[in-house]
Amino acid sequence: MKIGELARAANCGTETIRFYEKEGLLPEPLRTEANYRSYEQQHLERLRFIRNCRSLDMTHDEIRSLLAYIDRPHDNCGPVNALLDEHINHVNVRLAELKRLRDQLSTLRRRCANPQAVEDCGIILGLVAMPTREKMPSDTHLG
Amino acid sequence: MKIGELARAANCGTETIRFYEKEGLLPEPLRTEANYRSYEQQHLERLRFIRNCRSLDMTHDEIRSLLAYIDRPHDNCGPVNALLDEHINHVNVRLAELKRLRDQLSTLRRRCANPQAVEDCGIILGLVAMPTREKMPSDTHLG
DNA sequence: AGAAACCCTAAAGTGGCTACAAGGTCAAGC
DNA sequence: GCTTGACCTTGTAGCCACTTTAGGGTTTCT
Repeated sequence: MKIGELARAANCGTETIRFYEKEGLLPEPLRTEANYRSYEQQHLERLRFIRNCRSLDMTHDEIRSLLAYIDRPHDNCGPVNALLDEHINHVNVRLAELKRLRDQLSTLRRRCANPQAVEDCGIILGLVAMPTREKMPSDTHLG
Repeated sequence: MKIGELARAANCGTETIRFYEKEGLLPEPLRTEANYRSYEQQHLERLRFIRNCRSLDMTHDEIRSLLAYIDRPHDNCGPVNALLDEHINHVNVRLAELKRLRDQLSTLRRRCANPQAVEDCGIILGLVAMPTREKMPSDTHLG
């Protein structure tokens, strides 16, 4: 399988595949005489796994861990469960942040019912008068 | 006001201020004899505005637009309202994405009730068997 | 034979900072 | 007057997961 075929089979771009190789997520394949990458079925399975994890917004580090567990199939899967729990927690943290954000924005939006001069616009006035607090470092990689 | 005082007054770091200057969000202040930046009250107001917008997860481009409207205070604020509506939409799109994500992850998590061998782990098996679809470019900058 | 479609590497760009390196300035205390 | 430490300056590199661009080589179709 050449890189383009692999890309189509995994629904991603060829550049992404080369990037995963550089990142150490996908093992280097054999090369043809013309120096083209030549992939096996195993590569496709691994790449699909990676793309599935990415579609669940996992980081490369998280995926690297999961791949390492897969390569030790007789080990206990406790750490896999823990990793997923932690990732779900990341998502929940970000969800809470975004809900709060939406409420703030809705409240702000209501401050200007009908268009007027910018200097009297409730939205602008609201943004000016907001208490300026420090952004706290949140414990999620999703946002 | 020196840059450190300004930073404390706006709850941000001095590097962030210099970065905003380079980005064209904050106008260049006068300099002291020792080449120190010397800020006025106006700078503080503008910086607070910027930080408030950032705490609402607006992009620099969105903030640049808002600042331009502020500098034309007699114009109609319709575009301001439109910008906020669009931003709220970004947030709602991302919220929907994340909710779907959480559901997927919870479903996946339930596939492994009690720890076992990695090769039999429902989570790993679920990740392997997932349909691998293309990531669609989502219309939000929050994630 | 020529064109289109594919492949290669390496480097730079994205956004919004943060961190570091290597220096210059200033106020306080001894 | 001299040191200590806190502050200021510029410039550069790093973060993340790609995407884009530049500049070439190979294969396949017509």
